[in-house]
Amino acid sequence: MPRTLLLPVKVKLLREFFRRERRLPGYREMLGLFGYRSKNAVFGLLRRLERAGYVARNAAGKLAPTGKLAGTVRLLGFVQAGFPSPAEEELVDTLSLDEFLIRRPEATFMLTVNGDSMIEAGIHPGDIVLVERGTAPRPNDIVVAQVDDEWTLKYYAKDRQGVRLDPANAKYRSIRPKRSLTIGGVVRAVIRKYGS
Amino acid sequence: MPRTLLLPVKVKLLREFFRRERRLPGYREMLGLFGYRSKNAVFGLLRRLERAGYVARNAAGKLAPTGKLAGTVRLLGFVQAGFPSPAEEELVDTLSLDEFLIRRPEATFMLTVNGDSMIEAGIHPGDIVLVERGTAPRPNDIVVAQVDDEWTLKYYAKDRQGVRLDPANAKYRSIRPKRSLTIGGVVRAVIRKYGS
DNA sequence: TATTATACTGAACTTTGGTTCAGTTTCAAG
DNA sequence: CTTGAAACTGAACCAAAGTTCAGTATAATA
Repeated sequence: MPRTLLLPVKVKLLREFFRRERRLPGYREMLGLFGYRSKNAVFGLLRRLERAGYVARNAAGKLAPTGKLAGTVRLLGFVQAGFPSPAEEELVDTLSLDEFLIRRPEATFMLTVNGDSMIEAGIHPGDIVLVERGTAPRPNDIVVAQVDDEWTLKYYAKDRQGVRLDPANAKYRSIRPKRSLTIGGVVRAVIRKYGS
Repeated sequence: MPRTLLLPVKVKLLREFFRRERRLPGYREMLGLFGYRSKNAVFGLLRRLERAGYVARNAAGKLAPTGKLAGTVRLLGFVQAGFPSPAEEELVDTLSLDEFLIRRPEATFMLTVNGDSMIEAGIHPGDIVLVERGTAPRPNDIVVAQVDDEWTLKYYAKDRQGVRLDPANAKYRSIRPKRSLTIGGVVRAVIRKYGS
């Protein structure tokens, strides 16, 4: 085996490239990126990356990065295990937050929360909720609902009398729709961003 | 101007393709995707997409999608404005959660929270925190810290006596490091995922 | 009505992608 | 030391990407 960069190092380089450019480098670019002088070396590397699950072919045989390569965040278990050292960082797989949090991209929206009606559920004003439209809410789901011309976040509940919307804040009361009830969507995730 | 698909419709098709394949379609694929018969039609479309900011060229002239195209979530203001109708959905720009939440991808990790020491700050057990390593914490930042061989989440504070770690839970007390203090990283975002 | 800008078709051409083949270097195992 | 597997170089080749040019169809504007 000729002295060469280890595969994890190459994966790291590819990850950085993909993050910068939002695409895989071409053959010519990989020659420079990995210090190869032959296109067949790139060809062989791609075969190894495919076996390792970093790139995959579609039905037509076209190569594309997988979530394992195109992801942004490193996965880690619980903190107790300690933080990974810089040396082993390249060995940790990555995950895309988009793919982790969103099932139906065409139906998912971001909203900024501006009330405190769900604060006891850990949803604060200024938080961002990912809302999925066109899905029937199930009991205990948090929904975006229009009541009396105002949109709010509430727990969705059902009992003998019908649909009930419950806040997660002792200051507010449960609501029962009189005439109409508009469900904007179901909250699939909450995001709070610190700083900037 | 010949009757043709509107640009937003084409953007939508491209978005769906990029989400599926994690790459832009090639010229041949775009011919089928948009119903063109000439490669030069694709060439012209790419010029228009570039002017509209959906794709961009790097220094070497290579085309790649921008965040506006490669994003996953639709942006929306406050709920009060109402939800967008299906017709106008294509006009709304998208955002990538990865790019929105992560500044330094190479130094950012995901951790699952398994204590309640920050529950009054809206960080519950089972939540996920995005931790950025290698950044000096500033007062009021939430940090992942190792105290007495145990890792926990705490507010980072400084006073006359030195560094202090404050919980956001009346059940626990502030901590002052005796010998050593290890800061694993600064919490940049909190994520809570519902269902599955 | 003529004019002009835009979006296309179709063809030609150069560059790069993608693959195959023959041979070379390096290391580890027998 | 020999053998063999793995990673490479270098060359050849076809398909696809990417660009350019000449010309056509459509719709808004003067």
